[in-house]
Amino acid sequence: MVWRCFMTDAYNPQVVEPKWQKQWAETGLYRSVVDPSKEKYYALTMFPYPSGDLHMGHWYAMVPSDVRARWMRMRGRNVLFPMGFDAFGLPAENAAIKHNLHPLNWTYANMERMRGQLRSMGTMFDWEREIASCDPSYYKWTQWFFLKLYHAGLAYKKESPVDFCPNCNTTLAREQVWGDDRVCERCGTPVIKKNLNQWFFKITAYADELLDFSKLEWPERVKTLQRNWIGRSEGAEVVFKTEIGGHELPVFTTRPDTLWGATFMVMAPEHPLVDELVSDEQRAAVEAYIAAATRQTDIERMSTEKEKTGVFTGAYAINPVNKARIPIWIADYVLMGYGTGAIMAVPSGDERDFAFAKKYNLPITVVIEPPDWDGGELEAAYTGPGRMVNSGQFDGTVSLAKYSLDEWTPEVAAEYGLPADITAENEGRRVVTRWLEEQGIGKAAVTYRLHDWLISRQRYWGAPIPMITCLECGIVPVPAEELPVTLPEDVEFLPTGESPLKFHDGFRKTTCPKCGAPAERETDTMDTFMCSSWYQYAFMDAHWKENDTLSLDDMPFNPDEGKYWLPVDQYTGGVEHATMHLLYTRFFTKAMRDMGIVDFDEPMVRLFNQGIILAEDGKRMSKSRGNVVNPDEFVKLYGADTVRGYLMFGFRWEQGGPWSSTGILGIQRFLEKVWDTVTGETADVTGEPSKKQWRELKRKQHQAIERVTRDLSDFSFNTMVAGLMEYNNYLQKAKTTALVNSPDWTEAIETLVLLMAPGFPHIAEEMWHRLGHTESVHLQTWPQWDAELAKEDEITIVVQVNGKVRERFNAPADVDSETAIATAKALPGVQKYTEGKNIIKEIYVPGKLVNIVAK
RNA sequence: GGACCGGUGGCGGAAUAGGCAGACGCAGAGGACUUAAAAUCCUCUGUCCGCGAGGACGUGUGGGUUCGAGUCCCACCCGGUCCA
Repeated sequence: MVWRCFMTDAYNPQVVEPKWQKQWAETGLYRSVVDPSKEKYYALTMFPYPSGDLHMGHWYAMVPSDVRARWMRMRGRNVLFPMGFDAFGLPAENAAIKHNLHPLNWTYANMERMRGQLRSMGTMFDWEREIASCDPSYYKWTQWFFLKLYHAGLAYKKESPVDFCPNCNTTLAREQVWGDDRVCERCGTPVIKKNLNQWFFKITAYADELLDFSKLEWPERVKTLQRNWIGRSEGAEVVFKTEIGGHELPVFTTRPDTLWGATFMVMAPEHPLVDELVSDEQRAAVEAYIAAATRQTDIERMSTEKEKTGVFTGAYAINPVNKARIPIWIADYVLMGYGTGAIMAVPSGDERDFAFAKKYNLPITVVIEPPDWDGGELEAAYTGPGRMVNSGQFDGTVSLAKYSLDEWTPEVAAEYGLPADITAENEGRRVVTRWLEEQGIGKAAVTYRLHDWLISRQRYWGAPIPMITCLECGIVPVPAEELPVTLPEDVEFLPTGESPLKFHDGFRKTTCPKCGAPAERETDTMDTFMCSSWYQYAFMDAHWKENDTLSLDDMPFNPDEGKYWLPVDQYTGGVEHATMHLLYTRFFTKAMRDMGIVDFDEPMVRLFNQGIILAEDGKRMSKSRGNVVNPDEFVKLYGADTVRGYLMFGFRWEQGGPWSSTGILGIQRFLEKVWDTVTGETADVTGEPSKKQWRELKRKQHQAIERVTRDLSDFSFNTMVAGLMEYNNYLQKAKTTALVNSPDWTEAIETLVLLMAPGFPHIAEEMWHRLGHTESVHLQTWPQWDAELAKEDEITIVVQVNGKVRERFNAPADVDSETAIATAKALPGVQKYTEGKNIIKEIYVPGKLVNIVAK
């Protein structure tokens, strides 16, 4: 290894890579400038949190995105591929507390370090457009968006029980609470419920539109995740009244057809009417029950394993459809934060209600006839479709229950022995809903699982919420002209994690913008997902109105750039953001559209999710496991192109997989061989290549172009590299023949370099120049393939007898069916198996195989 | 419990639209070069039987459709993700 360094013509990435990175930066090769004569392409990869070091996961996410961006550029598109930092957030503050460092210094030092690492990857980021969300010139716009949403009626403050992480000392959005045990997304601590006065964004106003994915080319998986998250359910709202006092108890049900089976009601323990409704005899029991229930978490209360408990209030309600007098119970499995905090219980049609009714001996009335029902008592709740019974004038009506009309195929109908011709006109749920509306006791209603987005965070390192509370005027927005509301730097961090803003008089104390009286600033900051909801717009111009005074009528990004580049054509990132960032940024764009800021509906047209790169042991990389693979180390050893190559070659991009420190050696060898093909000595061969050799050279060259192009357009980076390897393996052999004397040899070699350019930008650039070119390889046009030249002249046809391969023969590519079959049948290996048998079928698959079926 | 995704050699992974399973690599074995080693190059490398030609088996398991199934259908097992 050592002696090779003295040879000037050896492949030496440690020299080549920094050289070109410097040159590219100096010549502004990757500056993206608006050019109306060219078709634009906005490629974006999720910007990183500046945690300190660029890890392998960042490389894995960014390299293939860069390869695609480079490829699009060679195909003639004007490409924008920017980079920045999602720079607000908790780790900075935690580091500050731990090491007595200011989050600002910690963050900026990390960004400096990561900027260098990002450059070492050889990506084509346009650094002139770099943004950092913690910079006042950025977050003044984040605050401006808050004001815009507030003035549009999409931001409101409300006191409600919210999820709170006691470790991070802050509230969390519903989306940031993970898993069965409801833990904090960041630190894994179980969250608790707290009643707090908090800011929300009305994302639910766009719930229905967010369910419309028709303008998106996104993975099915992400769309399904968002669909489930939004959780639209159709049904009816029905108003029950209490027997005494006539209090209205609205309930939501997806099964209005089962109303006649509602034999009791259940209210959440926190329901405001409980105190009034409860009878004197039951009061003691109810109060004891409520006290016990409030000590439990939501997850304990909702758990399906846990036995349902409840207590009778002593009060009754009237079922509006049949005037039945039904008892009102309190049970902890009904949550106040969900729907109306009260439900109608139909034990015959709901498993939980059934268990509850059995336990407390409440009546069970069958209202949907199960298949083969003998009219007796049910063993379990029946939740399937069937005919309505015990339901007055609706008896005999078919309810599809969980099935939609689309799902109700004749096969499904037959399975239940029910008619197939069920329509919106005669289906139980719909018929009953219409009747409820006519009677004025209910109406069609839709509910969503999606909650409004809680954005208040009780932490320092975030964009301050630009709001002021005045004793006289109440909540008053900071005027846009006064933005940004700057984070004070002279703060002291408390070991408790409590926000120092709360104790910073200079920040907190202000005057009311309306009346001038002394007032207080909001000391909460915004969820960092707020910063990332609009960052794709910030890249239009990183210095947009940097020093200007803002007004509410401003454009939040440079409109000349935006008109050209927006929206994002190709977005890439991890699927873990499906129900957070990706939902929020869609909401932002729709709100921006309705404010007249943009004229499109979706922020990112296409999305691709890469997988996760695991440690060598197949487990997730983590510091505590000590299995972290550091990309810098491998860049130092083999160069960035080799690391890029292995990340492309070793895995299916959407799947990811375990890193291999020996696997990467294959890429190192490959690059050395390519280097030899292109820059090495050619063999001393005389004479002209044969026609056949020449034809093969052309064929391999055009097949390589076709394959690499197809794989790049399919995001199939691993097979793209395999294709390059195959082409290079062929060229290595061809290099020992007279082909090197042909003028077409140079073209074949240059094609290899051009095909290498997106994936291996440094080595390709160096080889391109060594071939005598002076312009960058990255400014060249992507090669085209000629289908005629790529075509095989002769093909191998496989011959099967009864589906087993017995022979094979070569034939011209355009051989006709009769000839192929006749040739096949004459082969000795075929005759051996067909002799004395009747040939009952002969199949020829053009260009592939012949199958003789003999008995 | 439901929904979705996945299960292919010792390993990572290939396999348009149902047509030669294992491309391309890693690791391993043997050989060439070398005083020697490394590097490089060449050959072999799914399993089993056979000296061999060759044959049988083989894509999580069991069925099915088909001339033909890794690919389509049904049931099940395992792993992952999301929702309860």
